[in-house]
Amino acid sequence: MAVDPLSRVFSALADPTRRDMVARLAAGDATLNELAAPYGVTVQAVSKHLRVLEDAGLVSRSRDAQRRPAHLEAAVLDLATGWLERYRRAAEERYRRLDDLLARLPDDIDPIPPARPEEGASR
Amino acid sequence: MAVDPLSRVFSALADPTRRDMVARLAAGDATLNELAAPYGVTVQAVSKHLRVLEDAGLVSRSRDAQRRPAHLEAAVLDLATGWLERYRRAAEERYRRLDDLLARLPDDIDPIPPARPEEGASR
DNA sequence: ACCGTTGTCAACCATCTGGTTGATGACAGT
DNA sequence: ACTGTCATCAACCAGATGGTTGACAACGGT
Repeated sequence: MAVDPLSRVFSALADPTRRDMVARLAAGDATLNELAAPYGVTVQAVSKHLRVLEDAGLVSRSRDAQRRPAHLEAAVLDLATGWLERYRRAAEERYRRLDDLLARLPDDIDPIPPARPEEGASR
Repeated sequence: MAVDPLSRVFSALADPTRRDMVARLAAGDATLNELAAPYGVTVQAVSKHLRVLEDAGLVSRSRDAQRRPAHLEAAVLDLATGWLERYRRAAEERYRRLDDLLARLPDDIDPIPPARPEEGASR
C-alpha cells in the first residue's frame, strides 16, 4: 500500500457506488445503514466502500453512540480538481498557441521534414 | 466491460504512471516509445496504459507510418472536473448555509433533542 | 531484399478489488 | 439482564489489473 493521495482519491471515485455515496453525502451526513439502503448489496460491502472513501480522505466519521455518521470532506475534491484543471489548462493553452497546428503543417507548403526536428532520444 | 464513462476516466487517472503520461501529453503529442522511456517498465506495459487512456477517451491516436502518436483529448477531463465541481459546490453550499452547524447546536442553549427528529425504528 | 524500428497480440502470473457469509463487539431501551 | 440495532472483523471467491516474456505484423531506409 502506501499509495499517493491523488491515486487514492481517483481510485475511490472510480466506482459508481462510491460516487453515488459521495453525491448523497454532499447533501448531508449519513450513517452506514442509511447509505446502504439504496443498493442491492450487503451492509458489509458498503462498509468497505466507506472505508475506501475514508482512506482517500474524502469522508470523515464521527461517533454518536453506536452510530458513526459519515461526513463529506470536500477539501480533498479540490485536490483532484486541481490536478485536472492544471493539465486541462495546459492542453488548452497549447492548443490556443497553435503549436499543435504548426506541428501538422500541410507538406505541400514546405518540404521541411515535418516530423520530429531533433527529438534525439532523451527528454 | 461496458463501464460508465466517468468510472473509466477516474479509473484511468487512478494510476500514477498514467497520470504522468497525461501530464506529458499535455505538453505535446508523443509516440509510445517516447512515452515509455522514463519508466522502468516494458513498452508493452506502457502500451496497455495507453490503451486504458484511449478507452477512457482521454487520448486519441493518429497514424504516421509505423508510428501512432498519442494526443491528449482535454475535453474528457472536463467530464471529471464537472462531476467534482458539482459536489464540491454542493458541499460548500451546504456548509455556507449553516445547515451543518445548526445540526450541531450546542445543547446548553436549547434542550430540544438535537438528534434525528422522527427517525423511528422501522425502515 | 533485408534489417531495424515501432507497435500489437497472446499467454501467463501475482496482487488488488468488490462482493459474499458468518461471527462478534458496542450500545440504547425496556 | 436480555434483546435488537449498528457496525466491524475475518475468511473466502471470482474477476479485474499491472506487470512480465515471447512472437509477430507493418513499415522506412539502405
